[in-house]
Amino acid sequence: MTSQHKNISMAMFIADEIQREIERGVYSDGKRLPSEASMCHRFYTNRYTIRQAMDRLVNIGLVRSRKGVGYFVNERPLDLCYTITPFTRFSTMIENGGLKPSAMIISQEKRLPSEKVQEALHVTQNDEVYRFEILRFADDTPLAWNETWLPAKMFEGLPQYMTSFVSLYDILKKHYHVRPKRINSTFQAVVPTVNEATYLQISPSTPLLQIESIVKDEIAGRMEYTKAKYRGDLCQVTSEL
Amino acid sequence: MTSQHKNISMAMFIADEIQREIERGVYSDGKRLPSEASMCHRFYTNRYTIRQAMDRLVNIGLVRSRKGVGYFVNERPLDLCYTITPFTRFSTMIENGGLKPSAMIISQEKRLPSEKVQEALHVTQNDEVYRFEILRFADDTPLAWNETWLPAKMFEGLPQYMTSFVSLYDILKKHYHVRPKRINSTFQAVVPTVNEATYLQISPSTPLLQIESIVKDEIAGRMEYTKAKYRGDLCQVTSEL
DNA sequence: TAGTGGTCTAGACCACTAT
DNA sequence: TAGTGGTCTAGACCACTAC
Repeated sequence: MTSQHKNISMAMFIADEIQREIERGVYSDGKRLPSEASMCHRFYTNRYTIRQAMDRLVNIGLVRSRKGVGYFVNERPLDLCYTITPFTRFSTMIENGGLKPSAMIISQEKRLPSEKVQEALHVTQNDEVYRFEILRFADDTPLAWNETWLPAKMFEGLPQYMTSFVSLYDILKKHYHVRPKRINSTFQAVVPTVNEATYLQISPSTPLLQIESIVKDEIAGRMEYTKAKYRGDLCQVTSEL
Repeated sequence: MTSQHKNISMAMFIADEIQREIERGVYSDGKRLPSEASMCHRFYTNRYTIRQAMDRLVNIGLVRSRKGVGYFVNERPLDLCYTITPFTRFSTMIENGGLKPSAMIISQEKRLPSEKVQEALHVTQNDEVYRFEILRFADDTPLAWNETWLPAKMFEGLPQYMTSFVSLYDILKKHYHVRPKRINSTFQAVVPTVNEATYLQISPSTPLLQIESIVKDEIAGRMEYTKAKYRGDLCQVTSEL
């Protein structure tokens, strides 16, 4: 190993080397990289150093690892573009990309609202709200982690309809006759918690695009406060101004 | 150590534990955390595991390390909220937060446009464009990395005005009498390149909020295609719909 | 069953910082 | 000089996958 006289670690030198080889096409999309053991031999070093290098490639999203199998050049399973408007919703975004949307309820509860939720929904600290945690998929790829709050008074008995579903808004329209309209969205780049990373099946350094929205019904008023974290490597969101 | 029967590693459990303690204020902003050695004792484990945990906290930007000294809780120098509209621009966003905006030109060139730039600016492959790389600051904290393209024909001689500036749009208005209007923005969560991380003074896994915008002038037509990467830990952007 | 990556142990030497 | 984080070594056991 001639890791040349610069002020970088051998691990970072190896990471750069592998990255250049991937970019030169030595390993093509979806193909397996050499095992850690063989890279140890190739670079005359040990597993720790090799793993430091591979960790970097995994973190920047160039490579993914499969336990018991190996490292693979990352193919992007999806590349979704979503134009956000007052009336678009998650399921239509997925369908527009030619994929099948689905969702899974992770948790549901009726509780008193936090200060932030009070402000967003225009409710008092004594008005109960439903809180759902929902994992959303596109063609069976976990795409977003969604936390959503709705006033309990407005949607009495909602949990009984939430057993399995594709679109939350379809349920709300059907049983409560509301017409949901998004009034604003706030964007932020964040990293997942360990819990979210597990559900989304990503490394804990994959960036997420967090979108907080407030949704109202023309008659019933503010009806939903929702916070969704989308996999940043799989989608982008456009807002027309 | 009771790292409870979940399917997460001890390192990630420790990272969460330290993170919760920081959020509870056990270690306040800028204060030194316990040394790796003392954390080894506390969690009945060894340096490797502690370092895996601390690596995560450094990567998500919660903590920074100083060689030979220790780990410190990262002070968040800023917390900016920005409402994006057709006429807001970077400098006003900063000023609204009560801070002083500034900017530094990293590079400038006149070149032929890539396919993406052609499409965004409605120019052909033979129409030259100016490309600027700009580093933007709020109160001397590097906040965003900005790449921007403008049609050379529309802004002949622009580089001579770009020696030092606060607002690009002030220059364009003053010398070219345009009225810039943003027509859309695309949001994405990304990680910085090593180069960008260096300029922004962040770890290479800090998430960035990338905002691509197309800007037009009512008379002159499409006048700017701009891609800005904002430090995700320092700001959030709201779009009214 | 053999090979893979995920996690962990128990050391080592170094460069850097504070005193 | 003593303590810190940065890097590296050389092992170990495990869960998982492919054959």
